[in-house]
Amino acid sequence: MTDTPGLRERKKQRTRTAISEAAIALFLDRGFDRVSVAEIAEAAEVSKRTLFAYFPAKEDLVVHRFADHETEAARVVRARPPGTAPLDALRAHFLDALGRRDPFTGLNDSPAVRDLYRMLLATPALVARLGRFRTAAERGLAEALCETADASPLPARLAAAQLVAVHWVLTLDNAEALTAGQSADARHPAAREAAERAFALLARGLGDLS
Amino acid sequence: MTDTPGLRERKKQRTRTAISEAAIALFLDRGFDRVSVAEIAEAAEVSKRTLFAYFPAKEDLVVHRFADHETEAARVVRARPPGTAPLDALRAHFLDALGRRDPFTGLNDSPAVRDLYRMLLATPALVARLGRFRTAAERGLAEALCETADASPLPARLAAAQLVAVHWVLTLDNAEALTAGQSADARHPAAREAAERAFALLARGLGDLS
DNA sequence: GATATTTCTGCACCTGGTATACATGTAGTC
DNA sequence: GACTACATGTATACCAGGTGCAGAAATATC
Repeated sequence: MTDTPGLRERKKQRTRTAISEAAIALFLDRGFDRVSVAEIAEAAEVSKRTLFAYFPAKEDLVVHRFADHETEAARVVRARPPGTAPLDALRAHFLDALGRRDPFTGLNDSPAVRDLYRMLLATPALVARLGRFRTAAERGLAEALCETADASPLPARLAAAQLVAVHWVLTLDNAEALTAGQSADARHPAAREAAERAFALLARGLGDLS
Repeated sequence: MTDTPGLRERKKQRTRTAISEAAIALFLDRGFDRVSVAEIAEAAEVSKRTLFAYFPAKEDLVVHRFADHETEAARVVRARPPGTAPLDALRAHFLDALGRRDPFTGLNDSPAVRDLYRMLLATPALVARLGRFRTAAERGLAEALCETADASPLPARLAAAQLVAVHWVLTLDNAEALTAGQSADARHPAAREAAERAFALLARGLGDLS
């Protein structure tokens, strides 16, 4: 049962995290643009060529941590209890994530996460790279809506785009509040309130805007 | 009344378009990644340094054409007739743009535009760069909603994100149909229908999804 | 322990983008 | 029209991210 991954696989995993951690430490210390990949490779005791074997681009040294979340919305929709609307499942999941201080909600004030967000938001190249995850998340969510809700392709894509966009705004809003110095606990009520209003807006539409 | 822009200014404008056109011609011929900026500079009879004085990055040689549209949604909202809801103004504007075959709707099948879109969608670096315009458009629209509709900041940002996201999906959908070979005229009815449904969804919300 | 297969490395190389220092052309002034 | 002031363009060298390649080192398999 306990299939050991094998020495080779374990070593690969260790090298990977060693590279990533060396990179992030340097980035947090001096800023993304002021650290060269050559330095990172040296710090991780690895050749530059090897670094690029693990991470296809410099930006990925940071944003690979968000890779799991790119399929999260789709998973939540697929795994929702029968009889639950996708929107309700996503709202419940987001509120729960706020409670857990899930970094993906922006509401986590541990220094490591906070500083990482600060760097991320201050570095256009990283924001651009995150945009790709956003696109992938949209596509995945649209598929999930197509399959499990009885949505036809276009409405599914539209709904997915709206949902992901809103999630992004909420996360950014929290991250900005925390990078401005607020604590996660202090921010939590406002974050909940904002999320509730956002999902209500999604459910009822923009018809009230005048 | 006819204030001549001056020789200097005219020359600048000519160099600028010469560079951009040389670039796009080469890109369309061989693909974005297979053309180096050195080649473009040579083709435009300009030094590489000068090229970068006009366009800060290679991608901008293409996407600078979309720069105007980055403020379009905000302008539409600000210029709407009194008593009109922002959503209605934006819907009317989009439908009108479809009728005009505005390239920004994706519904323009002139070879130049079609090939440009094809290249754009096939080149991740360009899509990423367009993402910045999307972000800027969101921010601008949110401001406009804040000022002219009586929306508070967060709802305005949420609504703007949703609106821009939907616009993007509709445009992509049209562009994909056209790059697949359909003519703009043939696509037009479906494009209108899609837009109507999309704006209806925005207005009434996702509450129906189950 | 021998061998096949990954993985890692060093090196040369390409390309996007910038710094510097200098040449050229344009605009206004006398 | 010559003179100055300034904006613009050029050549060159340079840096950093990223790739191709050939071979060395480590791991897995027998």
